[in-house]
Amino acid sequence: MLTLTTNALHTHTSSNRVTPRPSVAGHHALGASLDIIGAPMSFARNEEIYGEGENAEYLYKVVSGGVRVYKMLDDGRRQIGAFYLPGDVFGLESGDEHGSSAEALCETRVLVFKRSAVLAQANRDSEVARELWGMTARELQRAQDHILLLIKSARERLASFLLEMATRLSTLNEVELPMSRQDIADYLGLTIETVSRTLTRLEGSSAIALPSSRHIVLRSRAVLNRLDS
Amino acid sequence: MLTLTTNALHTHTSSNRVTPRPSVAGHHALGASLDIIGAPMSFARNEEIYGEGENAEYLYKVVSGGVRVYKMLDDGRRQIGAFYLPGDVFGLESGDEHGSSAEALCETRVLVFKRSAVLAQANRDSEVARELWGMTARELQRAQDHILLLIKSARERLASFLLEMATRLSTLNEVELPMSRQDIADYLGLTIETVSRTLTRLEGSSAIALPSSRHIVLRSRAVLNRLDS
DNA sequence: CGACCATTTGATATGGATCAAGCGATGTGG
DNA sequence: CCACATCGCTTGATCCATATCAAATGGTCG
Repeated sequence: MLTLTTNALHTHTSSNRVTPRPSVAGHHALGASLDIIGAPMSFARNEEIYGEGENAEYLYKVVSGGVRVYKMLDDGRRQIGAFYLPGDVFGLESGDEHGSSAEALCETRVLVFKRSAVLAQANRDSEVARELWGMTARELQRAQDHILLLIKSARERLASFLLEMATRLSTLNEVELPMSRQDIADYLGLTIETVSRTLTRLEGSSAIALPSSRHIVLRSRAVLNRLDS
Repeated sequence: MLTLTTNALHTHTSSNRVTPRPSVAGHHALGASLDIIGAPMSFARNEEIYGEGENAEYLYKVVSGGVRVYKMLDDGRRQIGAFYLPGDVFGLESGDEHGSSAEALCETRVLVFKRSAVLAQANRDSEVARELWGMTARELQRAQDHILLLIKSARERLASFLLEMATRLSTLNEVELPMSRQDIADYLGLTIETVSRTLTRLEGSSAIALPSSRHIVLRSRAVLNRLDS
Protein backbone atom coordinates (compact mmCIF):
# COMPACT_ATOMS: atom_id res chain seq x y z
CA MET A 1 0.00 0.00 0.00
CA LEU A 2 1.00 3.56 -0.58
CA THR A 3 0.94 5.45 2.64
CA LEU A 4 1.18 9.17 2.64
CA THR A 5 2.52 10.17 6.04
CA THR A 6 3.37 13.22 8.10
CA ASN A 7 6.74 14.84 7.96
CA ALA A 8 9.45 17.21 6.92
CA LEU A 9 9.08 20.76 5.84
CA HIS A 10 8.27 21.92 2.48
CA THR A 11 7.41 25.20 0.88
CA HIS A 12 4.01 25.62 -0.59
CA THR A 13 3.28 27.73 -3.62
CA SER A 14 1.48 30.52 -1.81
CA SER A 15 1.64 32.71 1.25
CA ASN A 16 -0.06 30.28 3.58
CA ARG A 17 0.81 29.69 7.15
CA VAL A 18 2.89 26.58 7.05
CA THR A 19 3.17 24.76 10.33
CA PRO A 20 6.30 22.63 10.11
CA ARG A 21 6.86 19.92 12.63
CA PRO A 22 9.82 17.94 13.86
CA SER A 23 10.43 14.84 11.84
CA VAL A 24 8.58 11.83 13.18
CA ALA A 25 10.41 8.60 12.57
CA GLY A 26 7.26 6.57 12.22
CA HIS A 27 7.08 6.12 8.47
CA HIS A 28 8.05 2.81 7.00
CA ALA A 29 8.25 0.97 3.72
CA LEU A 30 5.33 -1.39 3.38
CA GLY A 31 5.45 -4.19 0.85
CA ALA A 32 6.93 -2.97 -2.38
CA SER A 33 6.02 0.62 -1.67
CA LEU A 34 7.80 3.40 0.10
CA ASP A 35 6.09 5.97 2.24
CA ILE A 36 6.26 9.51 1.10
CA ILE A 37 6.66 12.43 3.38
CA GLY A 38 4.26 15.32 3.63
CA ALA A 39 4.42 18.79 5.10
CA PRO A 40 1.73 19.73 7.61
CA MET A 41 -0.19 22.86 6.76
CA SER A 42 -3.26 24.63 8.07
CA PHE A 43 -6.09 26.46 6.37
CA ALA A 44 -8.68 28.72 7.90
CA ARG A 45 -12.40 28.30 7.29
CA ASN A 46 -13.19 29.19 3.65
CA GLU A 47 -9.56 29.62 2.77
CA GLU A 48 -8.65 28.54 -0.74
CA ILE A 49 -6.33 25.56 -0.98
CA TYR A 50 -6.06 25.69 -4.74
CA GLY A 51 -8.02 27.14 -7.63
CA GLU A 52 -9.43 25.64 -10.80
CA GLY A 53 -6.89 25.88 -13.58
CA GLU A 54 -3.92 26.25 -11.26
CA ASN A 55 -0.91 24.05 -11.75
CA ALA A 56 -1.48 20.83 -9.82
CA GLU A 57 1.84 20.88 -8.05
CA TYR A 58 0.69 19.33 -4.82
CA LEU A 59 -1.44 16.57 -3.46
CA TYR A 60 -3.15 16.70 -0.10
CA LYS A 61 -4.23 14.46 2.70
CA VAL A 62 -6.74 15.71 5.26
CA VAL A 63 -5.60 15.40 8.85
CA SER A 64 -8.45 17.24 10.56
CA GLY A 65 -11.31 19.44 9.47
CA GLY A 66 -12.69 19.09 5.96
CA VAL A 67 -12.45 20.32 2.40
CA ARG A 68 -14.90 21.08 -0.40
CA VAL A 69 -13.91 20.71 -4.00
CA TYR A 70 -16.12 22.54 -6.48
CA LYS A 71 -16.64 24.01 -9.89
CA MET A 72 -18.40 27.25 -10.72
CA LEU A 73 -20.67 27.79 -13.68
CA ASP A 74 -20.38 31.14 -15.44
CA ASP A 75 -23.60 32.40 -13.91
CA GLY A 76 -22.43 31.78 -10.36
CA ARG A 77 -23.99 28.40 -9.69
CA ARG A 78 -21.61 26.27 -7.71
CA GLN A 79 -21.43 22.50 -7.77
CA ILE A 80 -19.52 20.83 -4.99
CA GLY A 81 -18.04 17.67 -6.45
CA ALA A 82 -16.86 16.17 -3.21
CA PHE A 83 -16.17 16.70 0.45
CA TYR A 84 -12.90 15.39 1.84
CA LEU A 85 -12.70 14.35 5.45
CA PRO A 86 -9.85 13.24 7.71
CA GLY A 87 -7.89 10.45 6.05
CA ASP A 88 -8.97 11.37 2.51
CA VAL A 89 -6.49 12.28 -0.20
CA PHE A 90 -7.44 14.95 -2.72
CA GLY A 91 -5.89 17.11 -5.42
CA LEU A 92 -4.68 14.12 -7.40
CA GLU A 93 -5.28 15.02 -11.02
CA SER A 94 -4.14 13.18 -14.06
CA GLY A 95 -3.59 16.37 -15.98
CA ASP A 96 -1.19 19.06 -14.93
CA GLU A 97 -3.82 21.43 -13.72
CA HIS A 98 -6.60 21.27 -11.18
CA GLY A 99 -10.03 20.76 -12.69
CA SER A 100 -11.74 22.14 -9.62
CA SER A 101 -11.11 24.54 -6.78
CA ALA A 102 -10.62 23.44 -3.19
CA GLU A 103 -11.41 25.30 0.03
CA ALA A 104 -11.36 24.46 3.71
CA LEU A 105 -14.81 23.89 5.23
CA CYS A 106 -13.54 24.90 8.64
CA GLU A 107 -10.18 25.17 10.36
CA THR A 108 -8.39 22.35 8.59
CA ARG A 109 -5.02 20.65 8.80
CA VAL A 110 -3.62 18.77 5.83
CA LEU A 111 -0.41 17.12 4.74
CA VAL A 112 1.00 18.42 1.50
CA PHE A 113 2.92 16.22 -0.93
CA LYS A 114 4.84 17.16 -4.01
CA ARG A 115 3.09 15.63 -6.95
CA SER A 116 6.33 15.21 -8.84
CA ALA A 117 7.80 13.21 -5.95
CA VAL A 118 4.80 10.92 -5.83
CA LEU A 119 4.84 10.41 -9.58
CA ALA A 120 8.56 9.73 -9.53
CA GLN A 121 8.01 7.15 -6.87
CA ALA A 122 5.24 5.59 -8.97
CA ASN A 123 7.68 5.29 -11.84
CA ARG A 124 10.08 3.34 -9.71
CA ASP A 125 7.54 1.30 -7.87
CA SER A 126 4.64 -0.27 -9.74
CA GLU A 127 2.90 -0.92 -6.44
CA VAL A 128 2.73 2.82 -5.89
CA ALA A 129 1.55 3.32 -9.45
CA ARG A 130 -1.22 0.79 -8.86
CA GLU A 131 -2.21 2.56 -5.69
CA LEU A 132 -2.47 5.91 -7.47
CA TRP A 133 -4.62 4.31 -10.13
CA GLY A 134 -6.76 2.84 -7.36
CA MET A 135 -7.26 6.27 -5.83
CA THR A 136 -8.46 7.66 -9.13
CA ALA A 137 -10.73 4.67 -9.56
CA ARG A 138 -12.27 5.26 -6.15
CA GLU A 139 -12.83 8.89 -7.07
CA LEU A 140 -14.58 7.69 -10.19
CA GLN A 141 -16.71 5.39 -8.11
CA ARG A 142 -17.61 8.28 -5.87
CA ALA A 143 -18.47 10.51 -8.82
CA GLN A 144 -20.73 7.82 -10.24
CA ASP A 145 -22.54 7.50 -6.94
CA HIS A 146 -22.90 11.26 -6.92
CA ILE A 147 -24.55 11.16 -10.33
CA LEU A 148 -26.99 8.60 -8.98
CA LEU A 149 -27.72 10.93 -6.06
CA LEU A 150 -28.62 13.78 -8.35
CA ILE A 151 -31.53 12.00 -9.97
CA LYS A 152 -33.24 11.31 -6.66
CA SER A 153 -35.80 13.38 -4.75
CA ALA A 154 -34.69 15.93 -2.17
CA ARG A 155 -35.63 13.60 0.67
CA GLU A 156 -33.69 10.74 -0.85
CA ARG A 157 -30.66 12.94 -1.44
CA LEU A 158 -30.61 14.09 2.16
CA ALA A 159 -31.06 10.57 3.48
CA SER A 160 -28.19 9.32 1.30
CA PHE A 161 -26.06 12.26 2.31
CA LEU A 162 -26.56 11.73 6.02
CA LEU A 163 -25.86 8.01 5.76
CA GLU A 164 -22.73 8.70 3.74
CA MET A 165 -21.50 11.26 6.24
CA ALA A 166 -22.14 8.95 9.18
CA THR A 167 -20.14 6.24 7.45
CA ARG A 168 -17.29 8.49 6.45
CA LEU A 169 -17.03 10.20 9.79
CA SER A 170 -17.28 6.69 11.27
CA THR A 171 -19.66 7.80 13.93
CA LEU A 172 -22.40 5.31 14.56
CA ASN A 173 -25.50 7.42 14.87
CA GLU A 174 -24.37 10.97 15.36
CA VAL A 175 -22.95 13.31 12.79
CA GLU A 176 -21.16 16.56 13.48
CA LEU A 177 -21.27 18.22 10.09
CA PRO A 178 -18.26 20.33 9.18
CA MET A 179 -20.13 22.07 6.34
CA SER A 180 -22.86 24.68 6.09
CA ARG A 181 -26.36 24.25 4.68
CA GLN A 182 -25.22 26.10 1.59
CA ASP A 183 -22.40 23.60 1.11
CA ILE A 184 -24.83 20.71 1.49
CA ALA A 185 -27.21 22.36 -0.96
CA ASP A 186 -24.46 22.84 -3.54
CA TYR A 187 -23.36 19.25 -3.09
CA LEU A 188 -26.85 17.84 -3.48
CA GLY A 189 -28.00 20.16 -6.25
CA LEU A 190 -30.70 21.74 -4.10
CA THR A 191 -31.31 25.13 -2.54
CA ILE A 192 -30.48 25.93 1.03
CA GLU A 193 -34.18 26.31 1.81
CA THR A 194 -35.02 22.87 0.47
CA VAL A 195 -32.19 21.34 2.48
CA SER A 196 -33.41 23.03 5.62
CA ARG A 197 -37.05 22.13 5.11
CA THR A 198 -36.23 18.56 4.19
CA LEU A 199 -34.17 18.11 7.33
CA THR A 200 -37.01 19.56 9.36
CA ARG A 201 -39.40 17.07 7.81
CA LEU A 202 -37.02 14.19 8.42
CA GLU A 203 -36.99 15.31 12.01
CA GLY A 204 -40.77 15.45 11.97
CA SER A 205 -40.93 11.84 10.82
CA SER A 206 -38.37 11.05 13.56
CA ALA A 207 -35.86 9.65 11.12
CA ILE A 208 -33.37 12.09 12.62
CA ALA A 209 -32.99 14.52 15.48
CA LEU A 210 -31.43 17.97 15.24
CA PRO A 211 -30.04 18.96 18.63
CA SER A 212 -28.28 21.78 16.80
CA SER A 213 -28.07 22.65 13.14
CA ARG A 214 -24.72 20.98 12.58
CA HIS A 215 -25.28 18.10 14.94
CA ILE A 216 -27.55 15.42 13.54
CA VAL A 217 -28.64 12.23 15.23
CA LEU A 218 -29.69 9.36 13.00
CA ARG A 219 -32.70 8.04 14.87
CA SER A 220 -33.74 5.44 12.36
CA ARG A 221 -31.29 4.08 9.86
CA ALA A 222 -34.07 1.81 8.68
CA VAL A 223 -36.15 4.78 7.62
CA LEU A 224 -33.17 6.58 6.11
CA ASN A 225 -32.10 3.51 4.20
CA ARG A 226 -35.56 3.14 2.83
CA LEU A 227 -35.64 6.76 1.75
CA ASP A 228 -32.18 6.29 0.31
CA SER A 229 -34.08 4.33 -2.35
CA MET B 1 0.57 5.02 -25.90
CA LEU B 2 -1.42 1.91 -25.31
CA THR B 3 -3.23 0.89 -28.43
CA LEU B 4 -5.88 -1.74 -28.31
CA THR B 5 -6.15 -3.23 -31.78
CA THR B 6 -8.14 -5.75 -33.75
CA ASN B 7 -7.25 -9.38 -33.83
CA ALA B 8 -7.30 -13.03 -32.93
CA LEU B 9 -10.14 -15.06 -31.71
CA HIS B 10 -11.31 -15.35 -28.27
CA THR B 11 -14.26 -16.89 -26.52
CA HIS B 12 -16.55 -14.63 -24.63
CA THR B 13 -18.27 -15.63 -21.43
CA SER B 14 -21.74 -15.97 -22.90
CA SER B 15 -23.59 -17.32 -25.90
CA ASN B 16 -23.04 -14.34 -28.14
CA ARG B 17 -22.39 -14.43 -31.81
CA VAL B 18 -18.67 -14.04 -32.05
CA THR B 19 -17.41 -12.92 -35.43
CA PRO B 20 -13.79 -13.97 -35.60
CA ARG B 21 -11.56 -12.56 -38.28
CA PRO B 22 -8.27 -13.52 -39.87
CA SER B 23 -5.31 -12.12 -38.03
CA VAL B 24 -4.26 -8.75 -39.33
CA ALA B 25 -0.57 -8.08 -39.00
CA GLY B 26 -1.05 -4.36 -38.42
CA HIS B 27 -0.39 -4.11 -34.69
CA HIS B 28 2.87 -2.67 -33.57
CA ALA B 29 4.72 -1.72 -30.42
CA LEU B 30 4.57 2.03 -29.91
CA GLY B 31 6.95 3.73 -27.53
CA ALA B 32 7.40 1.64 -24.43
CA SER B 33 4.04 -0.06 -24.86
CA LEU B 34 2.95 -3.13 -26.67
CA ASP B 35 -0.30 -3.42 -28.51
CA ILE B 36 -2.78 -5.92 -27.25
CA ILE B 37 -4.98 -8.00 -29.43
CA GLY B 38 -8.75 -8.01 -29.28
CA ALA B 39 -11.44 -10.28 -30.64
CA PRO B 40 -14.15 -8.71 -32.80
CA MET B 41 -17.65 -9.31 -31.60
CA SER B 42 -21.12 -8.05 -32.47
CA PHE B 43 -24.13 -7.18 -30.40
CA ALA B 44 -27.70 -6.59 -31.51
CA ARG B 45 -29.68 -3.52 -30.51
CA ASN B 46 -30.49 -3.68 -26.78
CA GLU B 47 -28.38 -6.77 -26.28
CA GLU B 48 -26.60 -6.94 -22.96
CA ILE B 49 -22.82 -6.78 -23.10
CA TYR B 50 -22.33 -7.27 -19.39
CA GLY B 51 -24.38 -6.88 -16.23
CA GLU B 52 -23.81 -5.02 -13.02
CA GLY B 53 -22.07 -7.25 -10.51
CA GLU B 54 -20.70 -9.62 -13.12
CA ASN B 55 -17.07 -10.51 -13.07
CA ALA B 56 -15.17 -7.90 -15.09
CA GLU B 57 -13.28 -10.37 -17.21
CA TYR B 58 -13.19 -8.32 -20.37
CA LEU B 59 -12.58 -4.83 -21.60
CA TYR B 60 -14.13 -3.44 -24.76
CA LYS B 61 -13.41 -1.02 -27.52
CA VAL B 62 -16.25 0.20 -29.72
CA VAL B 63 -15.67 -0.26 -33.43
CA SER B 64 -19.07 0.81 -34.73
CA GLY B 65 -22.47 1.52 -33.22
CA GLY B 66 -22.71 2.60 -29.60
CA VAL B 67 -23.10 1.43 -26.03
CA ARG B 68 -24.94 2.65 -22.95
CA VAL B 69 -23.64 1.95 -19.49
CA TYR B 70 -26.18 2.32 -16.71
CA LYS B 71 -27.26 1.59 -13.19
CA MET B 72 -30.76 0.80 -12.02
CA LEU B 73 -32.30 2.03 -8.79
CA ASP B 74 -34.47 -0.45 -6.92
CA ASP B 75 -37.66 1.25 -8.02
CA GLY B 76 -36.82 0.94 -11.69
CA ARG B 77 -35.32 4.35 -12.36
CA ARG B 78 -32.40 4.02 -14.69
CA GLN B 79 -29.40 6.32 -14.85
CA ILE B 80 -27.21 6.09 -17.90
CA GLY B 81 -23.71 6.93 -16.76
CA ALA B 82 -22.16 7.18 -20.18
CA PHE B 83 -22.51 6.50 -23.85
CA TYR B 84 -19.58 4.93 -25.66
CA LEU B 85 -19.04 5.63 -29.32
CA PRO B 86 -16.62 4.30 -31.93
CA GLY B 87 -13.05 4.54 -30.63
CA ASP B 88 -14.07 4.56 -26.96
CA VAL B 89 -12.89 1.95 -24.49
CA PHE B 90 -15.26 0.81 -21.77
CA GLY B 91 -15.62 -1.88 -19.14
CA LEU B 92 -12.36 -0.98 -17.44
CA GLU B 93 -13.07 -1.32 -13.74
CA SER B 94 -10.62 -1.14 -10.91
CA GLY B 95 -12.47 -3.74 -8.92
CA ASP B 96 -13.10 -7.26 -10.11
CA GLU B 97 -16.72 -6.71 -10.92
CA HIS B 98 -18.63 -4.36 -13.14
CA GLY B 99 -20.27 -1.50 -11.30
CA SER B 100 -22.75 -0.93 -14.08
CA SER B 101 -24.47 -2.80 -16.86
CA ALA B 102 -23.71 -2.27 -20.54
CA GLU B 103 -25.97 -2.70 -23.56
CA ALA B 104 -25.71 -2.01 -27.26
CA LEU B 105 -27.63 1.07 -28.42
CA CYS B 106 -27.95 -0.37 -31.90
CA GLU B 107 -26.21 -3.02 -33.96
CA THR B 108 -22.71 -2.65 -32.53
CA ARG B 109 -19.29 -4.10 -33.18
CA VAL B 110 -16.64 -4.11 -30.48
CA LEU B 111 -13.23 -5.54 -29.84
CA VAL B 112 -12.97 -7.63 -26.70
CA PHE B 113 -9.80 -7.78 -24.60
CA LYS B 114 -8.95 -10.03 -21.71
CA ARG B 115 -8.60 -7.87 -18.67
CA SER B 116 -6.01 -10.16 -17.16
CA ALA B 117 -3.86 -9.83 -20.28
CA VAL B 118 -4.04 -6.06 -20.18
CA LEU B 119 -3.22 -5.95 -16.49
CA ALA B 120 -0.33 -8.35 -16.95
CA GLN B 121 0.98 -6.10 -19.67
CA ALA B 122 0.65 -3.10 -17.37
CA ASN B 123 2.74 -4.91 -14.79
CA ARG B 124 5.53 -5.37 -17.25
CA ASP B 125 5.25 -2.00 -18.91
CA SER B 126 4.80 1.11 -16.82
CA GLU B 127 3.83 3.02 -19.94
CA VAL B 128 0.80 0.76 -20.28
CA ALA B 129 0.06 1.17 -16.59
CA ARG B 130 0.17 4.92 -17.01
CA GLU B 131 -2.17 4.70 -19.97
CA LEU B 132 -4.69 2.64 -18.00
CA TRP B 133 -4.57 5.18 -15.22
CA GLY B 134 -5.11 7.90 -17.81
CA MET B 135 -8.21 6.14 -19.11
CA THR B 136 -9.67 5.97 -15.63
CA ALA B 137 -8.80 9.63 -15.11
CA ARG B 138 -10.60 10.59 -18.31
CA GLU B 139 -13.62 8.62 -17.15
CA LEU B 140 -13.49 10.56 -13.91
CA GLN B 141 -13.33 13.79 -15.86
CA ARG B 142 -16.35 12.72 -17.84
CA ALA B 143 -18.27 11.78 -14.72
CA GLN B 144 -17.53 15.17 -13.19
CA ASP B 145 -18.79 16.92 -16.29
CA HIS B 146 -21.88 14.76 -16.08
CA ILE B 147 -22.50 15.91 -12.52
CA LEU B 148 -22.26 19.49 -13.71
CA LEU B 149 -24.81 18.70 -16.42
CA LEU B 150 -27.30 17.42 -13.90
CA ILE B 151 -27.63 20.70 -12.06
CA LYS B 152 -28.57 22.61 -15.20
CA SER B 153 -31.99 23.31 -16.71
CA ALA B 154 -33.48 20.96 -19.27
CA ARG B 155 -32.62 23.33 -22.10
CA GLU B 156 -29.04 23.62 -20.95
CA ARG B 157 -28.73 19.86 -20.57
CA LEU B 158 -29.94 19.27 -24.09
CA ALA B 159 -27.68 21.96 -25.53
CA SER B 160 -24.67 20.48 -23.74
CA PHE B 161 -25.64 17.01 -24.83
CA LEU B 162 -25.94 17.93 -28.48
CA LEU B 163 -22.65 19.78 -28.48
CA GLU B 164 -20.95 16.85 -26.78
CA MET B 165 -22.38 14.40 -29.29
CA ALA B 166 -21.35 16.53 -32.23
CA THR B 167 -17.82 16.65 -30.85
CA ARG B 168 -17.59 12.97 -30.08
CA LEU B 169 -19.10 11.86 -33.34
CA SER B 170 -16.74 14.39 -34.94
CA THR B 171 -19.39 15.65 -37.27
CA LEU B 172 -19.31 19.35 -37.71
CA ASN B 173 -22.93 20.37 -37.59
CA GLU B 174 -24.96 17.25 -38.04
CA VAL B 175 -25.57 14.52 -35.54
CA GLU B 176 -26.99 11.11 -36.27
CA LEU B 177 -27.96 9.93 -32.81
CA PRO B 178 -27.55 6.22 -32.14
CA MET B 179 -29.75 6.36 -29.05
CA SER B 180 -33.47 6.74 -28.36
CA ARG B 181 -35.22 9.60 -26.60
CA GLN B 182 -35.56 7.38 -23.56
CA ASP B 183 -31.81 6.84 -23.50
CA ILE B 184 -31.21 10.56 -23.75
CA ALA B 185 -33.72 11.18 -20.99
CA ASP B 186 -32.06 8.65 -18.69
CA TYR B 187 -28.67 10.14 -19.44
CA LEU B 188 -29.78 13.69 -18.73
CA GLY B 189 -31.98 12.92 -15.74
CA LEU B 190 -35.15 14.07 -17.51
CA THR B 191 -38.27 12.41 -18.84
CA ILE B 192 -38.74 11.45 -22.44
CA GLU B 193 -41.49 14.07 -22.78
CA THR B 194 -39.26 16.84 -21.53
CA VAL B 195 -36.50 15.80 -23.91
CA SER B 196 -38.91 15.82 -26.81
CA ARG B 197 -40.50 19.14 -25.93
CA THR B 198 -37.15 20.77 -25.29
CA LEU B 199 -35.83 19.66 -28.66
CA THR B 200 -38.97 21.00 -30.29
CA ARG B 201 -38.43 24.34 -28.57
CA LEU B 202 -34.78 24.43 -29.61
CA GLU B 203 -35.99 23.88 -33.13
CA GLY B 204 -38.53 26.67 -32.65
CA SER B 205 -35.73 29.05 -31.67
CA SER B 206 -33.80 27.78 -34.71
CA ALA B 207 -30.87 26.64 -32.63
CA ILE B 208 -31.29 23.24 -34.28
CA ALA B 209 -33.21 21.54 -37.05
CA LEU B 210 -34.80 18.11 -36.82
CA PRO B 211 -35.03 16.58 -40.29
CA SER B 212 -35.87 13.33 -38.52
CA SER B 213 -36.00 12.42 -34.88
CA ARG B 214 -32.51 10.89 -34.78
CA HIS B 215 -30.95 13.31 -37.20
CA ILE B 216 -30.19 16.70 -35.69
CA VAL B 217 -28.64 19.69 -37.37
CA LEU B 218 -26.88 22.21 -35.18
CA ARG B 219 -28.01 25.46 -36.76
CA SER B 220 -26.43 27.80 -34.28
CA ARG B 221 -23.56 26.68 -32.14
CA ALA B 222 -23.49 30.20 -30.77
CA VAL B 223 -26.97 29.81 -29.32
CA LEU B 224 -26.27 26.28 -28.09
CA ASN B 225 -23.05 27.36 -26.45
CA ARG B 226 -24.83 30.16 -24.72
CA LEU B 227 -27.54 27.83 -23.48
CA ASP B 228 -24.82 25.41 -22.45
CA SER B 229 -24.28 28.00 -19.69
C1' DC C 1 -25.85 44.80 23.84
C1' DG C 2 -25.85 45.01 18.98
C1' DA C 3 -24.28 43.47 14.44
C1' DC C 4 -23.76 39.83 11.65
C1' DC C 5 -24.27 35.44 9.71
C1' DA C 6 -26.49 30.93 9.37
C1' DT C 7 -30.67 28.73 9.55
C1' DT C 8 -35.56 28.21 9.55
C1' DT C 9 -40.14 29.22 8.13
C1' DG C 10 -43.75 31.17 5.16
C1' DA C 11 -46.03 32.50 0.68
C1' DT C 12 -45.97 32.05 -4.03
C1' DA C 13 -44.18 30.83 -8.68
C1' DT C 14 -42.58 27.62 -12.00
C1' DG C 15 -40.08 23.97 -14.55
C1' DG C 16 -40.45 19.58 -15.30
C1' DA C 17 -43.16 15.30 -14.12
C1' DT C 18 -47.15 12.79 -14.85
C1' DC C 19 -51.22 11.29 -17.16
C1' DA C 20 -53.29 10.84 -21.52
C1' DA C 21 -53.94 10.95 -26.35
C1' DG C 22 -52.45 11.32 -31.14
C1' DC C 23 -49.27 10.49 -34.93
C1' DG C 24 -46.00 8.58 -38.12
C1' DA C 25 -42.90 4.90 -39.35
C1' DT C 26 -41.93 0.11 -39.42
C1' DG C 27 -42.96 -4.52 -39.60
C1' DT C 28 -45.93 -8.75 -39.76
C1' DG C 29 -49.38 -11.91 -40.98
C1' DG C 30 -53.30 -12.72 -43.79
C1' DC D 1 -50.41 -5.53 -51.00
C1' DC D 2 -53.10 -4.13 -47.48
C1' DA D 3 -54.90 -4.17 -42.45
C1' DC D 4 -53.43 -3.90 -38.26
C1' DA D 5 -50.36 -4.06 -34.29
C1' DT D 6 -46.34 -2.07 -32.39
C1' DC D 7 -42.99 1.17 -31.30
C1' DG D 8 -40.86 5.56 -30.89
C1' DC D 9 -41.88 10.15 -30.70
C1' DT D 10 -44.64 14.33 -30.12
C1' DT D 11 -48.15 17.15 -28.15
C1' DG D 12 -51.62 18.57 -24.72
C1' DA D 13 -53.57 19.22 -19.93
C1' DT D 14 -52.74 19.17 -15.29
C1' DC D 15 -50.12 18.46 -11.03
C1' DC D 16 -46.47 18.82 -7.84
C1' DA D 17 -41.76 19.19 -5.95
C1' DT D 18 -38.60 22.38 -5.58
C1' DA D 19 -37.15 27.17 -6.57
C1' DT D 20 -37.72 31.82 -5.50
C1' DC D 21 -38.76 35.76 -2.81
C1' DA D 22 -39.31 37.48 1.74
C1' DA D 23 -39.16 37.69 6.60
C1' DA D 24 -38.41 35.94 11.22
C1' DT D 25 -35.41 33.50 14.43
C1' DG D 26 -31.32 32.06 16.65
C1' DG D 27 -26.59 31.72 17.56
C1' DT D 28 -21.85 33.88 17.78
C1' DC D 29 -18.51 37.26 18.46
C1' DG D 30 -16.76 41.84 19.08
